[in-house]
Amino acid sequence: MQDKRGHLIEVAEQLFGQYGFEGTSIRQLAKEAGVNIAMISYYFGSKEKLVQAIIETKGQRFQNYIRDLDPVENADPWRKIEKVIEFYVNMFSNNPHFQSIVFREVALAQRSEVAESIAKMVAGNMSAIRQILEEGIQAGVFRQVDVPMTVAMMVGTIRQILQYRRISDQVLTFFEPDSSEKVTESMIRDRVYAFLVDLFRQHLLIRNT
Amino acid sequence: MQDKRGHLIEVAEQLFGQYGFEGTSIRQLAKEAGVNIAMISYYFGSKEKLVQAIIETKGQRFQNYIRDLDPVENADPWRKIEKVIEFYVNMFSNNPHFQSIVFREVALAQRSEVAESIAKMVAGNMSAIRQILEEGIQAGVFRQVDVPMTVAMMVGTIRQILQYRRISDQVLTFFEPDSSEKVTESMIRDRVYAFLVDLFRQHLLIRNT
DNA sequence: AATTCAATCAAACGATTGTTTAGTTTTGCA
DNA sequence: TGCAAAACTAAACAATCGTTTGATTGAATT
Repeated sequence: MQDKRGHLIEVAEQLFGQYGFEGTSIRQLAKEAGVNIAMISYYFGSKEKLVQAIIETKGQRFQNYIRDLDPVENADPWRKIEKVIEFYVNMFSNNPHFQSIVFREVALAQRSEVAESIAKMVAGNMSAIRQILEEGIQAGVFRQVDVPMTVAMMVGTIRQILQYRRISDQVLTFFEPDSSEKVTESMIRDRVYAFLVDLFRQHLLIRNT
Repeated sequence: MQDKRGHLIEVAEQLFGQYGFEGTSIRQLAKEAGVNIAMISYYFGSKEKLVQAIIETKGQRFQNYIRDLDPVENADPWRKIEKVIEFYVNMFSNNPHFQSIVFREVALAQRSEVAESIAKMVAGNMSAIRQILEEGIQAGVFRQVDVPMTVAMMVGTIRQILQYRRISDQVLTFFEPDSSEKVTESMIRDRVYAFLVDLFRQHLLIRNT
């Protein structure tokens, strides 16, 4: 193994996401990653700074994406919104552990440096979406909606669906009460996307019929 | 102090909500509650069974409420929906610690008995809302929406707003970028309610203009 | 007054926590 | 080849973890 530090971040992301920060021990992590327990202190300084490293390393991936929508889909706010929804659905679906860590850290607000990194990351993405929305409003294509609430609605909906669907049969059958066939992740993903696009269309678009 | 068991549940709810299950020690809890550490095992058997007791004791409050909407606001689905939104906004706002515990337990899915209790509680409330929605659909007042997604959207939005607003200045200023005055809990509560009512109106109601 | 039983306590249980130490191995460069 | 720096290890560190023990208190019952 070459990149032991990177591998530790990878394994830690998975374990912290699955069992929580306090619920994961250094020894469990070291064993899972196949390294000596002293390596965590050696590479990161402390367990706390390891979370920090996860947030900062993995978080960068999501930082620049939304900004890149701007040149691609030029001057069509609605197309951009669709892309944003698609991006967030995929992001939450593909990085459940990372998302668990992020939102748990926000909720607990114990490790202040971590919370600071997250706040910066979130604020960046939020203001990008806000910009798209306000662009559409000023272009006369979108209604004058409550922008922060709209953003929170999108993220909150996706989180709620993807978090709950992993859980017990009772809630699972709630999603698919009649059909007995297995509900796959991609089915859920498509359904959330379709729902949100429909919701945003009615919430956002000015009807000119 | 008379009801030491009840008081322990009260304090444990606050601490588990604030610091998480693994992040709260028995000694910290005992100290905060002003009882001997042996009392937790004495009353509940174990730390794990204490969470179970919290969920079951506090959870009952929310079980029967929605069912009671039925006789009160008879035969007006939209009025019921407004009431449901109001109820959920208040519930999440007034019981942040309880909600933190519930959703963290769902996300971690470590303690299976706890998850089972929660699933039962959630399933009960969900099916009540589902019934209201389907009533409205069959009465021809509501559009034929994706019911589970709609419910998840409501809950997810409220959670997202109330959870994030407790956090750092950067996200707070996102909510109120221009005004410098303090954002109060009740302001947020009113704003989420107004947003959701507006959203549901467009999402749900069939326009007969 | 004697007995019973639940409530409460300080103290100790072994296990596990995150971190450090002191020593060894490996690596890359002169 | 020699040597310093980096990588890595087993072992120990003190602290804390959840739980149990055994003794003591208090109030109610016989």
